[in-house]
Amino acid sequence: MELHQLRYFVAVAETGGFSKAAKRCYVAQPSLSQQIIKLEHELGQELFERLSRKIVLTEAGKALLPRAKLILKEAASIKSAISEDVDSGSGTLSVGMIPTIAPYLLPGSLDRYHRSFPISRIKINENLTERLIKGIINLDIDLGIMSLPIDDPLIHTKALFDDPLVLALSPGHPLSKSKNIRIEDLKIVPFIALDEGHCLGEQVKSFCYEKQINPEIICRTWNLSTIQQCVSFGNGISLVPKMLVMKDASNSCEYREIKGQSPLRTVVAAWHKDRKLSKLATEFISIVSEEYETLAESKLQRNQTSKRDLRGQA
Amino acid sequence: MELHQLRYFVAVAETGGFSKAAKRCYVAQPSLSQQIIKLEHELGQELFERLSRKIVLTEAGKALLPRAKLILKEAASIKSAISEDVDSGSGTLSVGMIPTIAPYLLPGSLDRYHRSFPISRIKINENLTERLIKGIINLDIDLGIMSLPIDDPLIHTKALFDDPLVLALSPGHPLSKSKNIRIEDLKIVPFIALDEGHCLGEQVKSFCYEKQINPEIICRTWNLSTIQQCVSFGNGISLVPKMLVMKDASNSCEYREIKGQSPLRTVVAAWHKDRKLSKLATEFISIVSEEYETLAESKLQRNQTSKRDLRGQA
DNA sequence: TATAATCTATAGTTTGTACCTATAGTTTAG
DNA sequence: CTAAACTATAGGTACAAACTATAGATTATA
Repeated sequence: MELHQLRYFVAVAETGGFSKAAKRCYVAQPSLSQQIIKLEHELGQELFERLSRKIVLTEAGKALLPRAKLILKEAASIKSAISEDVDSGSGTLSVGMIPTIAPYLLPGSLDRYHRSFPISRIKINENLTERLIKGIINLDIDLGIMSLPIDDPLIHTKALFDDPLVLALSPGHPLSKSKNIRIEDLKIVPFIALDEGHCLGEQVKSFCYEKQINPEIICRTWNLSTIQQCVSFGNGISLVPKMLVMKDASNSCEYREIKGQSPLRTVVAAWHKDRKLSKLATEFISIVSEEYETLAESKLQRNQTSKRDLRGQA
Repeated sequence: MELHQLRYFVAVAETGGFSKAAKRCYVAQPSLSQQIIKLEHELGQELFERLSRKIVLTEAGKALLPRAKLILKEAASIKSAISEDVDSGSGTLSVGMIPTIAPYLLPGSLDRYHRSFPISRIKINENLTERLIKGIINLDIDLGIMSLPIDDPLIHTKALFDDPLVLALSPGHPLSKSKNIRIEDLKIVPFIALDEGHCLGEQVKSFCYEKQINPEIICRTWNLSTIQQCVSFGNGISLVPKMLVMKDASNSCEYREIKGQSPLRTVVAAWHKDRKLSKLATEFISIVSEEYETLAESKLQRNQTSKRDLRGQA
């Protein structure tokens, strides 16, 4: 059975004649007749009673008509339906994100995403870079949000933004009094570091190595929020991503940029080199970038507000 | 778009490869590849991401898959579904019946019919022979139940049974005393006749003409039950079909067969000569015949019962 | 009543396209 | 580094759906 046979059948049923149906289908009448006969043979049923001048559906024909129409309608609507599905983004997106980004960008990004694509489903996989790369390669993850360096030849990346690393200190820390903090100042103070399983820990380590700093590491943790708390209690200083600062409304730490050669981590989108990014994936990339921008701006506003507050109190 | 393209698409999606899909579909791999490409062109969308060793559905492919499966399922079930529909008789049967048969056979026949084909719909058209024939010719009526003669060359008929015409008299009528009533006895008594618009009226008239009887017609009506009432009040006698007698439980009239050359009307099924009777139509014909038989038997039993009753009273 | 018009079915031919084989070009596995 | 596995391309074949022409039958019209 083929669709054109069903098309011919419906045309005959609706026009009440083989010749008229043939005209409607833009084929010669004998062609159409043969296809109908073929269909009848396949179904083992006569579909029409051929009376003189008039064609009447048999019982089998009557039974076929609505089904044939249904199938043809389904088939006809497929193209537009697919386009709609693709445009409306009703698909599923599988995203991987490293733990030193997710807490700061994921909540806002998910919110934006669901507003833009309410029909879509999104699957989040928060994991270390190494695991994300494996996931991308074996096709479990469509899109990774992580930070450079990524040197796997199977992975394509696109830089989204540079996130500076800033110094975190407790409000009463000696260094907080100096106007300009330089790299050399880090040499002497106790340091709280992220575990090197995290790429961020690795990045900080290599940054220090480059600058020939060898800080005394008094604490090594798996969690940035743990670092933040340790710092706030005056146990030491650390380098944390600026996106953490943006999200931190507590003021329990002071954050200072390092003059001159501020360390950066480059946040990228990563995907399998052979795969084309889906529309959803592309949109999610934009959303993450926007979310970072928004965070930066809102932090700026908060700072200005708190300065006004201080003036008011003075 | 054609069904085999959808079949190939589903096969690739389910097997995860063109080669495997080709094996499953019993075609060579290049053939299948080409059909997929053709489908992709028609839909204006890539359906698969061709990665090395692995085939992944694109968004468009994901959107197509359930729809394609639906269509294929529908198509695959068509043949059996039609057979089931035809066998179960879910169609519609349009029946025409003349007014001198319908009151006696229709109720019971409808009851049997609905028990046999509960899904089916039946349309009844009670009308004079002339109108029924027109209906059959212009295909409004599938099957007519009427009585001979029918001489239209477009109509085929099949005799179902012969229904005798019996004499109806009031219980106290003089003729009711004679053991054997002969045709000649009708010459002298007042007669109540059906209008000649009814074929039955026509048949009685021509019967009388044949036998060279010219009864005095004191009443001409359109309705057999009117005749029956007139007779029961002693206004005259009439010839009525035996099926009326079978249905009449009132005993308000006496019915007597005429010795010798009892008039008959032949009840037939009638249909368009070029049409094949549907299963439903064939079944309905059987049902009408059965109904007539059943009526005859039940009348017989009623008679025996009433004789017993009479004996009991005596 | 004869003729023209209309319809479907059949016969024979042409064309299109789905199919095949062979093979190139990749990628993965051993 | 070779062998195996996979998909895409090229070129040829074959089947099937299309066409034209016409027969056969019915209906409408002169």
